[in-house]
Amino acid sequence: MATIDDVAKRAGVATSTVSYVLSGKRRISAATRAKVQAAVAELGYHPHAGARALASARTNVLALMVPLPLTPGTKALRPDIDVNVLMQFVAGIAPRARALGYDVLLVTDDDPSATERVWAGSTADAIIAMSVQAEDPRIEALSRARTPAILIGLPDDPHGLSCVDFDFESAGRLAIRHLAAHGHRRIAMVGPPSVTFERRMSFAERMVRGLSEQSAAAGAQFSIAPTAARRDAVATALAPVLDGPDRATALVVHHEAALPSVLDVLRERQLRLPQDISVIAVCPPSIAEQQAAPLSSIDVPAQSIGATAVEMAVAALRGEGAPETRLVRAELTDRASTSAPLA
Amino acid sequence: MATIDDVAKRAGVATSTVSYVLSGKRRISAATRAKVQAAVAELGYHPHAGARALASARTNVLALMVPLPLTPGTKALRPDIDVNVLMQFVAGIAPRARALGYDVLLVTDDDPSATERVWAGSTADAIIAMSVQAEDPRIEALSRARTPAILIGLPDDPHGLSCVDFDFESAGRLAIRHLAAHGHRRIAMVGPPSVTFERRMSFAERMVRGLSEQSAAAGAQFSIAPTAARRDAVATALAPVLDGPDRATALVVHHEAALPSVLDVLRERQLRLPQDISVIAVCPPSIAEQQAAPLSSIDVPAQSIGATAVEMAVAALRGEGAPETRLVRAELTDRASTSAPLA
DNA sequence: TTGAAAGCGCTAACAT
DNA sequence: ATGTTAGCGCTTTCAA
Repeated sequence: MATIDDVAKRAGVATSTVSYVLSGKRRISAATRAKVQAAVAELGYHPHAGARALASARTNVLALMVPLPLTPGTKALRPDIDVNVLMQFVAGIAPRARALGYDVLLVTDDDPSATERVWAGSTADAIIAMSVQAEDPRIEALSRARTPAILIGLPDDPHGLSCVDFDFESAGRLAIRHLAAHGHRRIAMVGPPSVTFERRMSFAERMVRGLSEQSAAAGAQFSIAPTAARRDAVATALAPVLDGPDRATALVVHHEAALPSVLDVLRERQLRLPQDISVIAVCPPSIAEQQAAPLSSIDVPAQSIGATAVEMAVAALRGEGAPETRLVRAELTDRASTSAPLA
Repeated sequence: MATIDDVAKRAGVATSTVSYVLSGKRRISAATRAKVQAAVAELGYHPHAGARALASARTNVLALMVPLPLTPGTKALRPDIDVNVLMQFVAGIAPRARALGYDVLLVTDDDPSATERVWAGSTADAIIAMSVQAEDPRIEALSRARTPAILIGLPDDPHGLSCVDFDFESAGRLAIRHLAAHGHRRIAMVGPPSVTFERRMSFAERMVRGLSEQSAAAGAQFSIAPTAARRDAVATALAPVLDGPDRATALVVHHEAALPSVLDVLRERQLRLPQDISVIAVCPPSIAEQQAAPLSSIDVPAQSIGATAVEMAVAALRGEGAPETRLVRAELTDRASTSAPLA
């Protein structure tokens, strides 16, 4: 492989000149720059990432800590994690990182020590952590890091770290306000399985808080149906909510993987949307679009949140901006799966 | 940060001794090893990844090239790519890589030049490319690379590179054999949208080949219904297949994102599974399990294929094994969504 | 506007 | 069984 010295020799300039042409950190005459660029092109030169990292103390890598739902060969199962949703964030993160000159390192160890491995080994310039829990053991480790860290999620105590996330609490309030305005007084959330709450996943808690507080304010009865995604589990979880005279007249579904099953169960029960029951989905737009019926939804702009996380990380690396928490406000798109209740 | 020299000083040994203790490339007495390990622990030492890469010419990083379906700010839309399926592979790749001592670099540029950036810059030791097309511009670039490359998929010409994938062709044959044995003579595939075929995605072509050749052999009539995942698109695509006296009596669905819509359309048409119509899904098991109905399926073992890709990459790095193509044989799990046709 | 040279932290000969 | 040391390829002072 060609080295920077090869380029320098070929262009007839000093090594440092090549470096400066490449980094733009020095004014270089047009003539010299042209010679260097020609040599670079002719040799197909690409700087050695490791050498650059060693000399400059910068890797141009962003570490992305993403727990996976099932990690083969490990005891750590995380059925509380939805890959499909995670990927929506990644789809926002990776391209933005690239655009800003960073590569993305995927770290799937669900383990505070992985954090240390990454920053202490100068493996990445900054860390973005996903699937944050209200009390997340990784946060303390990240707050120690020499490296900026951004959390996607909102823990009880961010330990001074920056956070970005969707404002699930306001989303919950918004959903209830919308339904209450239509006259609904018995509302249920179809939510992730109880393990998600046991893990104290940040998004789930905030959603419930928004829903229940606003329900109280609106004088509406509110209940939660946590469930796995499988069709039979959903049917079972929905039974208490949909049976009896006090059955819910509206559902807020905050469980993207369960959406197909929910719609199927409703259909089987001959409940038409929105005449017989109102439904609001809370999920990334691309997931809402894949459903069997058009759904009124509160879009979780996962991609743009991911991109924002990258921007915050890069800003921190530039020494710009203090630690902050950014919550993206919720908006509701009415797609006719909500209306006034029958009774 | 502590350096290897700090550790050496603290342990009272030479720098190289520390290096050898860490790498295990030399016999070290138990006493010395203990001293070094103590010093490492006390200082919280982690080797500098860049320095190590520079000195050893190895990064311990695997690059994963994954085109994303929509890359914000780019013209390159790839609606032919299903993130959910991609992630199943990643879920197999990342943990296996970690177990073998590698980190995973996510490269989402859908661009042959990204390939060069990665290997020419000594950014990764090996490259795994996903979403391979029959004629993929990345392959030629990869075959030039100084770095081993593994393709997940099977192009027309692998240019000497190793490939791993599910044997979609045998999956197609298996599906038809199963259905034909039940007496079906009119079978349709519900497949990815036509853009997927225009892209000549490797998996789609092989699937169709298996299905159509075996249909011919079995004397069955075979048709293809390519469709987007959205409910209305699926309904439209299924119409010609399900209407009329010559309608298909069995469907092979090879389009994971469309599965919910397909099941919904069938239900709306009052077609019961399996009495009125047989259905076989071809998808990763975790996706089959999320559907509204239990489906007979041919499981695409995406995770294990991902893990295999990693193992092949690492083997290549060790100089073991020649380039090869590994196709994982298909098996069918009968979950009672198939039976004999009515007529 | 450009050059020369001293490291960055590690590995792997080459010694002993 | 351990120590010494010359690079690996780059960035960045310090000089000119």
